[in-house]
Amino acid sequence: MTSHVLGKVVTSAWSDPHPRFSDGEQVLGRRVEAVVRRGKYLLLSLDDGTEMVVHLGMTGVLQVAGPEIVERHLRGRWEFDDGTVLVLHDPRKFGRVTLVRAGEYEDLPTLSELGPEPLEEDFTPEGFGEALGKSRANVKSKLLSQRIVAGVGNIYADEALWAARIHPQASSLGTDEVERLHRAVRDALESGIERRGTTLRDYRTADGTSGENQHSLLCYGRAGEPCSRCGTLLVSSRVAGRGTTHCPACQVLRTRAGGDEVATSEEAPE
DNA sequence: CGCAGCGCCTGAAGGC
DNA sequence: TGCCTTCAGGCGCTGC
Repeated sequence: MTSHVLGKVVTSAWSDPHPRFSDGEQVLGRRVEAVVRRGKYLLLSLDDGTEMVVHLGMTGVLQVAGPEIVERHLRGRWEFDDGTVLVLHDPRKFGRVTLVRAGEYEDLPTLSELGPEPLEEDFTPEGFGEALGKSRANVKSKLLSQRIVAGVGNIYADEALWAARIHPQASSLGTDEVERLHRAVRDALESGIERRGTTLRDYRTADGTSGENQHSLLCYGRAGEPCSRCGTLLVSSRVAGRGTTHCPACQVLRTRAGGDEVATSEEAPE
């Protein structure tokens, strides 16, 4: 992506009038000076001191267009001075394009409070444990918040918690658990990147390639199947408003002295 | 102030 | 067969 747009001038800009995307047409005439990813946000620095922030939501696809543009679900289209065309498709409109002054993210609270990049060196077990300890919310909510570590969504949260053998509703973790989860978050994201993403449903446009990580998931989406570590059937529930899968034998909710966690059957019905 | 829960949005899948 | 309901989820927002 970067090499396709870096240093180029936008000679044509169109965006869906929906407020989540309408900022996209304001970048006409601007030159792209840098392209950076932070968590799930893509930041394009422009030569007038603004920044175009792109989030793909669940179903967004940003790609360099081939000879024909698919109009269905088109949310943004940018043409550059060398003829390159960048398009944004997003069937569900969960994505977002926001134009801000460079580095000023008050309109994007999650971006402004984003945690460290999980694969960078400043994501340490010590810092992770400290950040987790600041709140008594359940650990899955904290992973999904983006504020403790960036870039973890529902799939990777379930995978990491399973790998670390931590119950998604645990609210306080021991040092050993923090270290396992730190490792597991890194491993889950590395695995996903290595396999070029997780493609669960076919929302891609005709020339979009799909990822392969869906074949490597050991927990997410496998409710009712045996745990590959212990053979117990994986269980489905809702945590933090999200579909959640965990192993009731490997990922046990411990009762703590304060009584703020209950180990009884919190597993979902059905 | 922190956090749980809701709404956005569309297509796929399941039920009757 | 076809209509209707449910589910999927990232994140901004609301309200407790």
